[in-house]
Amino acid sequence: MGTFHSVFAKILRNHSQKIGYPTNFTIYDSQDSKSLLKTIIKELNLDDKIYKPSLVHGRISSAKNNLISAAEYEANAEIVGEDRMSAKPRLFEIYKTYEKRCFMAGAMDFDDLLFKTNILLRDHPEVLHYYQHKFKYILVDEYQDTNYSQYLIVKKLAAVFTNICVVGDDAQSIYSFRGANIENILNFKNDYPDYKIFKLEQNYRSTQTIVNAANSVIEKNQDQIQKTVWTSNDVGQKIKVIRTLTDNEEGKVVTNHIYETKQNEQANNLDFAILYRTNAQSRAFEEALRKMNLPYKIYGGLSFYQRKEIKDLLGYFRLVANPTDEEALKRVINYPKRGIGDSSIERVIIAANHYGVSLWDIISRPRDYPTDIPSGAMNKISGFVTMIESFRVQLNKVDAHEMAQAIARSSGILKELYDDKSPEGVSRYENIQALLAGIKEFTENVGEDEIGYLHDFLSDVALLTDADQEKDENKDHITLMTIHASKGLEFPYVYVVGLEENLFPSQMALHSRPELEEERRLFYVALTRAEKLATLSYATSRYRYGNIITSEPSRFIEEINAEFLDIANPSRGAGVSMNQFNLERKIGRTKEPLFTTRRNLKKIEDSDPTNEQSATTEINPSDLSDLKVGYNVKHERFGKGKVVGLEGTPPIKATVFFPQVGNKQLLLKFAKLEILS
DNA sequence: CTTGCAATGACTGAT
DNA sequence: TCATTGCAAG
Repeated sequence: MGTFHSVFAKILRNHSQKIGYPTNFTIYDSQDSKSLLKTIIKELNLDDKIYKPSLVHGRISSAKNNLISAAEYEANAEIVGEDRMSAKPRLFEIYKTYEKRCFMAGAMDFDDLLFKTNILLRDHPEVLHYYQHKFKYILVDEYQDTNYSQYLIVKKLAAVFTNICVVGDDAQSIYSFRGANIENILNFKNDYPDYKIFKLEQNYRSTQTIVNAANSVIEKNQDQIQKTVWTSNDVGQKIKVIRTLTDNEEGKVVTNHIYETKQNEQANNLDFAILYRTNAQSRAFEEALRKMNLPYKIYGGLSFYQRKEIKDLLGYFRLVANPTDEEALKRVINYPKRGIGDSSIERVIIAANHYGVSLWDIISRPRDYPTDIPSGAMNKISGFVTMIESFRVQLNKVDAHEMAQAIARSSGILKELYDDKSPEGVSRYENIQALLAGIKEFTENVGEDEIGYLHDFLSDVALLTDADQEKDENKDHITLMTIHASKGLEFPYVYVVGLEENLFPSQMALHSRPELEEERRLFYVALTRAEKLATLSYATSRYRYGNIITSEPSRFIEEINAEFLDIANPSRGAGVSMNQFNLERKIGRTKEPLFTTRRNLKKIEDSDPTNEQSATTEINPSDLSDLKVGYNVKHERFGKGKVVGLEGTPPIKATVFFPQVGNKQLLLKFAKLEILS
């Protein structure tokens, strides 16, 4: 039992040589992947403003999730055409180089764990045969969140016995951004014609109010499989809606509300969850909870294993276990500082590319691979190599904890952090100690007469999350997490916070119906986490990038059938009779009818305090109001371009194609476009 | 090669 | 706001 990634990482380790990888292959996390892509983009002399590493990564990731190799990517006219249209014609080169470099480094990224599993099962029938008979029965949970790559693995493994059961709910599909494909549920019928379907329409978790409210929201989606979810539970309380002026106030009000509910209902902290759209929202709630002395735990966010100091030490571990690991080498070769700077590392990379070997080969065998690295730097480098090699001698002799301590000490990391007496430095030092303690525990927990080696510990540390290393599980705390992380969980009292346009739904999702519908499903997931009481909150202004921005309530609040809502409003009092279009008025937010404000595109930020009211209306009406699709325009930064799309009447936003940079969405209010013809 | 300061840009989401 | 990058000086 495990996630796809962890199960197949283990299987890949058993057979890695068959596909040309070392047993000790490294798993690159997203940070590693992006960092490598950044280096490659620089090497190819491409502009990382156009070839943004995260964008490139997303593109490669979705290719892999659809089992498109770099060679197939290059040969695929449609894909290459798309890249050319978006002014990124050399993406396939980046993909090819990236694939090669990962292979040279003995590293797989997250997507490779599935991609290479498919290759292993495709090219090695004996391996496939073995696992087909090892796993006679297969159960896949949250099937709506599987992607094509995962789908194919399951299909292959189940091909002999066809003992397969999948559980999924299309209304809870919230991972399409990582390639999840709802089609997999539909394909199931074709792949296994003898299938039996069991509809689970009774909800045993939530009150009638919550179930019906959630239904009233999800029915706004066009893409859905029709079903009637119902419950025989109590009607329960109405869903509370809280409005506050600022994000900090939101934290306080929600915390107070939790405090009171705890008193009134004799509830535990564990009965409460605060759910938000983005990790960055946790801060206001942390502060408020700490002031009220309410224990809480934040899941996700910068997890333990993603912190810099932890990644640094793990970088040493990785390098010792697998010296060809390029990202690990780059991370630690000059940390702590030992006088090996960027230019020296660059020379190493150039030499490695020139000889077609790993970075480690260059620095560990300078005689075989002469370089132009100055002798001073080379001396420092060989000192580093000697240190790593001395660790490697020990690798299979002593256990993980002994090894880890030796590395932490001799590398200088421990001293470096110990000397830093700032609060952050102290906390980093403690984190390192916590990691070492965790490794100690690991070595003590392997079976008798066995030794837990460092590479055993390392083998799937990249796949660990906070939830895995849960130690104080029995402690009574309030739970803070993103909605994504909350899927599958349940709490008596749930607070869904930050229900504001541009935040939830995210501004990234406003441009297309499928994306907006995924946000709506996310909201559906959030609501249905609640057993007894769901509370929604939003703030009319919040800090973003250090500026205060104004925000308006999320459309999702209105989409709940008004009979299920209890809108806390000091001025008007809660009313049942008002229909949902009156919500804005009920809340007392605006004098204007809803639909006209909705049509005005939201300003992304409005930092000019003198100008708050007029900002939405003062669209330069004179020259740009008659802008039409097809016009040639000029932008001060992007140069000449052609208008390919417009939104609003009069136009507020334009999509403009610039030959240099591709399509850009511009707010006319800011863009200062000049009409050429 | 490192350091310090100014400028810049990022906040979806997670294996 | 916070972390990273670019640039000039030491």
